[in-house]
Amino acid sequence: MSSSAAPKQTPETNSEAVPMKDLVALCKRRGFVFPASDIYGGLNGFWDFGPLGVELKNNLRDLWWKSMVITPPIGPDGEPLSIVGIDSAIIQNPKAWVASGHVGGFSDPMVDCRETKLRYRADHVVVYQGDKAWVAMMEGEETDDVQKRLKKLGLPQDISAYKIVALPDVDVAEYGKIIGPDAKETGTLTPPRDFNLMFETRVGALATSDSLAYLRPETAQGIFLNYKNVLDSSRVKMPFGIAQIGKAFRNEVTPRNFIYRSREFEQMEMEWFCHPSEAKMWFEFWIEARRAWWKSVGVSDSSLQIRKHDQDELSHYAKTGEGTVDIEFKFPFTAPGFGELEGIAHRSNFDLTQHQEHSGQKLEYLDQARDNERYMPHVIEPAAGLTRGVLAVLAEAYTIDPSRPSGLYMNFAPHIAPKKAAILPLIAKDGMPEVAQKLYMELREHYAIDLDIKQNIGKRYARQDEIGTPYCFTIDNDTMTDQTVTVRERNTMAQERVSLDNVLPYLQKNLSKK
RNA sequence: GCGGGUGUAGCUCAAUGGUAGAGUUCUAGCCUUCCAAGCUAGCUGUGCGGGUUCGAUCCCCGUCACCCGCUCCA
Repeated sequence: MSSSAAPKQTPETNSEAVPMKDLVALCKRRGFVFPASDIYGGLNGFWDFGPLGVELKNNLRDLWWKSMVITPPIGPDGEPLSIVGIDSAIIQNPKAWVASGHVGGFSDPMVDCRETKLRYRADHVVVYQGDKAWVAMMEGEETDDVQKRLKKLGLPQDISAYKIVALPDVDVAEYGKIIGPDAKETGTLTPPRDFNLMFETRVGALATSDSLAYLRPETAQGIFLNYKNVLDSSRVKMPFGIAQIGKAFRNEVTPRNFIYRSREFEQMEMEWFCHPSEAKMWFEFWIEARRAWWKSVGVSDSSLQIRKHDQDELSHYAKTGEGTVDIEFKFPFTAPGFGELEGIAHRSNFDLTQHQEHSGQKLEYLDQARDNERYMPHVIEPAAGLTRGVLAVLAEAYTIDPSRPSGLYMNFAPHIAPKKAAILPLIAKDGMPEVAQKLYMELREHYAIDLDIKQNIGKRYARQDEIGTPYCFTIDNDTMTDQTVTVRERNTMAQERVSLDNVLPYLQKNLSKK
C-alpha cells in the first residue's frame, strides 16, 4: 500500500492552482452555476445554470453544433463530411434500453466489506472455495499473489484444491463463510446491492408494471433508433454522421466534484456510420478532429491528454475493434492527473445489430457505391460532456492576478465568453449615458453585450474581469467631441482609442480570431 | 454506501445558553474624467426537523447539503 508520507504535489499549471472552493464560490457569486433547489437545501447531484452559465454553455453547445452539423470537418478526400442533426425524446420505448444493454447490463451489484470499509463490484470478485475456508479475491489476480494471500491466511496454497466461483454465483446464505478480498475475518461482506444507474419513471397517469420507462442514460440510442428514418428522409450516403445534443440522466452512486459528475447532465454526441473496413481510419480521424475542437474553444494543450482505455475498462459495446479513447482534462480536483471530458469509442456494429434483432426491422445498409454490398455499418462515436466542457472552460479560464482589484479574471477565449463586451460611460452624466445607450442598442443586435452605468469605473472593470468579458468600451469626455471611445482589453488591461464607427468592426475582427 | 470535516448576511469571517456583529458585495443618492476611490442612507443571516431548557445559533439526536479520503463512474 502507498505510504502516507507521499510528497505533496506542487501546483505547476494554472488549472492545478485553482482551488475548487474558490471556483465554486465565483460561480455562485456571479451567476454561472447554482446548487439546484438551493432554497430547499439543494439536491445531491443536481445543479442549475445561472444567467452567465447558460450563456457560456450555449456558446459551447452552438460551437459544437456548428463544427459538426453546419460546417463539418473536411474529410481525407478533401470533401466536407456529411453530418445531420436530430433531437430525440428523452423517454423512448423501454425495449430500446433492453436492446442497448442498459437494462440488466447497466446495473452493477456492489458488495461492501464491514471490516475494511471497502466496496467492490460483485462481478469483479471471485471466491476460492477450499475445504478450510472460502477466500474472496479480485478477478484476474496473479497466481503468485493468490498463493501469497493463502499463505498469509495459513491456508493450503495448492490452487487446484479450490473451486473458483464468481461472487454473483455464490448463494448469499453462504456469505458468512467468505473472507473478503482485503479482510482477515470471515463473514464481513454484505449481500450484493443493486445500483441501477438508470432513472425509472412511469408513462401515463396510471402507474402499472406495463408503464415502466427510463430517462435516457445517453443520447446515443436516440440516434440509433432514428438511423433508418434519417437514411430514408435525408439522402445521406455512407459514410455519414448523426449528431445530437441533449440531457442525459444517470443515478450515480456518488455525485462528486461540482458539475463534473452530476445525475442530470448534457451530452454532445455524434455517431459516425461507415464501412467496417474504414472504421480504424475514421477512429483516428475523429480523435484528432475532437482534440482540435477543444483547443478551438480555449482549452490549452497542456490541460489535455489522450488516453486509450485498457481492455478491462471497455464498455459492453466497445469490447471489439479499436476500443475507446478518452480526451481528458486536467481538472483542479484530478490534478496533476486528468479526468474524462470526451470519449471516442468504436462501437462497431453492436447497437444497430442489437436494434435490428430486437425490433425486427432491417437496418443493414445497401451500398450502391460498393457494388451493392449489404453490410451493417460500424460506428465511431465522439461523445463529449457539455456540462463537463463548461467546467473545463471555467477551470481553464480562472486566472489569479493579485495585481488587479478583482484579484482574478476569467480568461475565456473571446468567442465563448458569456458577454463579449461591456459599454461603460466613464461618469453618469454630461451626455455619456445617452451615447452609451445608443452604442449598446447597436451592438446588442450582434453580440451579448453588457451596459453598466452605475458606480465608478474601477468597480465596473473589476466586475467585468470576474465574468470574463474580453472588451470594455468606455465613453468619456473626448467621445463627446471626437467620437472615439477607449477599448480596454481584459487580460492586459491595456487601452486604445477607436472611433465609435469602428467599435463593431473591432469586435468582429477580434471575436473571429481563434 | 463507508470514514472524517464543515454549515452564521450574496461573499469572507466574528460572537454568545438571554434582543447576532464586522469587512466586502449589493441597492439608492451625492460626488467622481479610467481600474473595487470618497461621503450618506438602506436591504439581507444562524441549512432543515426534533429534543433538553424558563430560554438553543451555541448542548444532544436526526436529516439535508457541500468538502476530503475510500468506493463507483457503460
